[in-house]
Order: sequence, then structure tokens, then C-alpha cells
Amino acid sequence: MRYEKGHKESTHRRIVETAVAQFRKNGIDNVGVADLMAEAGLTHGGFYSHFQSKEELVKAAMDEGGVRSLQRLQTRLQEGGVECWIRNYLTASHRDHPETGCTAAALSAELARHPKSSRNGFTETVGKISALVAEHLPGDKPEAEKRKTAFAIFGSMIGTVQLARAVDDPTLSDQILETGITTALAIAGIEARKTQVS
Amino acid sequence: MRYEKGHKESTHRRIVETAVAQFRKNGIDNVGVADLMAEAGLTHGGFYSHFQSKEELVKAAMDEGGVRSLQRLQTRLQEGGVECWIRNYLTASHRDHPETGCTAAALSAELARHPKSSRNGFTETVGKISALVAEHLPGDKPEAEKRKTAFAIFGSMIGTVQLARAVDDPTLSDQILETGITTALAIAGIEARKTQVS
DNA sequence: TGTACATCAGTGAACGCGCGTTCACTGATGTAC
DNA sequence: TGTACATCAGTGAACGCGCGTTCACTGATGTAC
Repeated sequence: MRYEKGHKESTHRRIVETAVAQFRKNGIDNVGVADLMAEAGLTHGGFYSHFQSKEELVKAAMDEGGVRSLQRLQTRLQEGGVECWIRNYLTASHRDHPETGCTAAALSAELARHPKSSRNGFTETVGKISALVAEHLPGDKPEAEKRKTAFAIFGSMIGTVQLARAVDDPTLSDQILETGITTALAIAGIEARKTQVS
Repeated sequence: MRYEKGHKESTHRRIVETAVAQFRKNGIDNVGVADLMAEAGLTHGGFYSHFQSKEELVKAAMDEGGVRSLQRLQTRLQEGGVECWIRNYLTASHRDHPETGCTAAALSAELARHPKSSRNGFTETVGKISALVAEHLPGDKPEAEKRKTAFAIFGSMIGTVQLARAVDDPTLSDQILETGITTALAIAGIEARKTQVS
């Protein structure tokens, strides 16, 4: 072969990684195949030796985005449990940088209009997130209850980040995020410890 | 004039109304000017005697969507307070019919990528929603606290509906909605009364 | 060791298509005389 | 009352453009002999 072993695989991975960030930042429909390939240092024609269609890349990007999100979630939970996850999720930095942030917060509405096949990996990831969070939730409620609580926290945070992003007024946006932290901690059943003078 | 008085105004309104529904259903970018005008019983060329650009329609649709949402919210609050709002928001019917549902749940992520001018009306609506909900919240906390609670409920419900829409598995989706109700009621400080055998 | 050929990731021109937008036009009606 | 003209909401062909996708090609390298 004219390229070293594993070259194609690494290019493939680079395209998917670029897609994850670009989709989150600009929305799936607003990212063209040509843009994407250029960002990955390639020309658009080569795309189809990696994917059968753009939709196939959407699926791959959702799967990859999920894997990354789960890794980061693991880290947060080990660092400081559910509270650490919540406090890192509802930050101005996450609001302002969707490209490195949560796929669900950036793309769930758009994803809902894509074929079932593309939503499959997303659904699995959401399930894994709830399981992982449930493990780290305080209290001795049954597993099933804890999973529901995890969904409630996640849903609440997704909506909060989206509101904070959509709103026009920076002060209001900051307020929404802060209220979101208190709320998410309350749903989780975690006593809010004061870390800042308000 | 060749059209009765008020004809243009009613056409204008019809275009905006069609846009509100279509945008919510398919996303702003996926609705073409020609589609929209056809749905309103017109041809695409006439669009520009009503709006300077598609973006101007986006703004108008956001404003109109907000007015409608506020009207419905008023009705719900009068019917049965915050609990009535929550229970009607987190339904399978709302999940399955974004076209007649909440603009924020359908479009906030996409809207965040549109110019400030288009997000202005949305921001105002969100402010009015929180004020209206705050009025109907139980307890004697100060107004400012109640407004924050209102944002928390709204954010939580937006995210929950979006998760329920994006997820691939109908059973999981129903579960997310139901958990969302319990959660939103808890944030609101409302004792959940059992209305259904689970 | 040297030459001919096969491989295949990536190139870039070209495709049909739908988009937002423009513009010369239509034709039903109101107004002026 | 009858005729000529002005109005203007809506029409539909045309524009340049970017999209997803196709395809004949390139050219560096591995393999066969």
C-alpha cells in the first residue's frame, strides 16, 4: 500500500472527530461534506471512500460523541461524584463552547428529525449515562429509582444549557445557569454547599 | 385596491402562522421560502413584499410563537395553576406534535445560532413566562426566588421533552416524560398527587 | 537488484437539485375626469 | 354613467450559489518475476 498501515483508519477517525465538533457547533445541516473534509485536511471527493453517505457519518459522529461524553462523565464522577458533573456541566464555558460540550444539549432537537438508525447510538449513550450517574447518586433508593433521578438531572441540565444559549441577555443567561446548578443538585438529593459568595 | 381592506395583513399573518408551525416541526433551516408560501396558498415570489428576508420572518415567527405560548400558559395557569401547566407540557401528545408545541423545546438550540435580533423576542417571552409562572407558584418566597424557580421548571421541561423526542425507544421516552412530571412538580414545590395507577 | 504491474486513499471536475433572492410582469379593482 | 389610468398583492422565470454525490483519474508504494 502507498500509505502506512493504519493510515486510512486514522483519517477515518479524524473525519469523525472533526464532524463531532462541527456538528455540535453549527448543527448537522449547517456542516457541509466539503467544509468538513477541508477542516480535516482533505478534499470532498474522498469522503465516500470512508462513508456511504452523510447520514452514515451522522451516526458515526453520534456514536463517537457518546463515547467521549461517557469518558468525561466517568472522570467527573470519580473526581467528585454527581455534584462535580453538575457543576462542570452548567458552566459559562460549556454554554459558550458547544463544540467540545454535550451532544444532547447541542443536537437533541435536530437529531429527533433524523432516522432511527442515527438515533440508536445516542439512545444507548443516554442509557449508559443514567446507569453511571445512578451508581454515584447518594441515598439507598432502588437502582430503578436512581436511574429515573439521573434522567431527571440530565434532562434538566440539557434544557438549562439550551435556554442559557438561546437567550439574548448575558446576565439572564448566567442567572439561568446558576439556578440550574441549585436545581440539579436538589434533584440529585445533594445538599448545596456554598462555594461562592453570591 | 384590488383586494379588500386588510387583505395583505391577513396574508401576512397567515405566512407567519404557517412559519411558526413549520419551523417547530422541521427546524428553521429545513423550511424553504417556497415550501412555506405554497403551504400558505401562495407562490414564492410574493414573499418579499411581506418580508425583507427569511431572517425577518424568523424573528416574526419567534415573536408570534411567543405570544401564542403565553396565551396558552395563561389558560393553563387559570385552569389549574403551575401543576396544570406541567402536566400538559410533559405529555406524549406534546412530544409527538412539535408543530403545535413549545418553541423553546423545538428550536432553542437552532435559535442560539441565529442573530441577536431574532433572539430578542424569544428572550422577552422567556422572561414573561417566568414572571407569569412565578405569580402562580405556591409558598411565600420573594418574587425573585419564584422567578428563578420558574426558570428551573421551564429549563427542566424543555430538556425533558427534547430527550423524549430524540430517544429511539418509545418505552424509555414515556418513562422520561413521566419522571419529568414528578421532577418539575418537585422543583415547583407541589406535592405530587397520584392521578394514575403506575 | 531491476523492471512491470497492481493497489487504493485521496483528487477535483462535474452532476442535478433546492435554496434565498430578484424582477418584469399580471390583472382585478379603486380613482379621476 | 362611462372611459382611461394608477395601484399593488401576487406570479413565475431566472439568478448565483452551495449542497450531497459520482466518477475518471493520480501517484506513491507494495508485490511479482
